[in-house]
Amino acid sequence: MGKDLLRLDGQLCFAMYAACRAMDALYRRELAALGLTYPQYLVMLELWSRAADAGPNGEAAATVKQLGRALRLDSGTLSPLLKRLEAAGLVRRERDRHDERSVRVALTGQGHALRARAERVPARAHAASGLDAAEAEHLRRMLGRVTASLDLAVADADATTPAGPAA
Amino acid sequence: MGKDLLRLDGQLCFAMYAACRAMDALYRRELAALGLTYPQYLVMLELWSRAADAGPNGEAAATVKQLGRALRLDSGTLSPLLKRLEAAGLVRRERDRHDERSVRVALTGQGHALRARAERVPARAHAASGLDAAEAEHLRRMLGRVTASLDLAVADADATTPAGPAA
DNA sequence: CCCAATTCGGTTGTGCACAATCAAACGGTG
DNA sequence: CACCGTTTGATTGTGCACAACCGAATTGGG
Repeated sequence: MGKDLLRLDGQLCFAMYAACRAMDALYRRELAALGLTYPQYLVMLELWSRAADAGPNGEAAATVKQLGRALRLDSGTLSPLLKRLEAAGLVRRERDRHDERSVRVALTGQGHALRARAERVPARAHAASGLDAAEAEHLRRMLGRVTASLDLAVADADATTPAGPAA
Repeated sequence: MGKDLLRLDGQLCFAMYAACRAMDALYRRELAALGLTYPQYLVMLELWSRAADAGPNGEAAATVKQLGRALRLDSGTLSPLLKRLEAAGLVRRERDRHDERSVRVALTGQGHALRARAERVPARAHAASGLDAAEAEHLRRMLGRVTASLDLAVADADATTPAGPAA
């Protein structure tokens, strides 16, 4: 009894975990030519989106805080990642003049230029997934629901036990 | 043009990535009481399954290679992880007598005992996901299909370009 | 028997990811 | 103006995850 409850292959969490690593392996291949890791690619994606929104003359800059909210990553992860992107010449980082605590991240010319080569990546990834457009969208929505639900559960637990009693 | 193609929020890969991290955050909470990280929990899950299959007298041992296949992890990840589990007193590691290259990993008494407390974790995680049983199973199957498809795509690419030309 | 290739586990180096902690800067209050 | 609490980014420490490489042991061919 309980023999099947703890079975590895039947668990949703393991299916998600394995899918994530398979996806990471694929993107590792696709992004190697661009010199980007997957989280770096996500940061560039967000900056390219902002540049498109800002129009041809816009600045396409974001604070580390804003990037963290969009990507759901904290500064401890983003700070070294952004330094590597800066070292690669893809972004500039400079303190905000009006608020010296904030660091504004902006695309360089090279960063803008890389976008053209990155355009093809989503299509190749989509093809590798083996899903049609409707299935992919369905899966995306399901994952979005699960993420929201899990975030809520963790937030509730945090509210109940601010620092770690584990009854 | 192309403005939406690279949009962060519309990408399946990002939905998966975010869902994985949300799941990890939840399990971090649930497993903290057991003194396990999520990948460590997966290893224990596999060993508990093998113990159940082996019956009351079985040895419930697996080589690092076998664990790697079940969890889709390589030895470079598993070796230090298993050392930490050994340091925690949950597993023993010893060379196979017949093949000195292999290391066999077996549960200790403490490792077996932990199972009772771990039984509750999947139910709590399932509740937090906000899905009913049918939805969870559906999602699990979809992720399995995607994983298989992605694995195939990466393997094909490996076969075509054994070591990294990026044309 | 000896050599070459293969199969193992381990080690090293890079890069996320997060918790905990810190210092700087800002904002409001007295 | 001086003080306090908050916000923000950085730093530190732990733990995955994988690629690349290493050395030992096994296996197969000559």
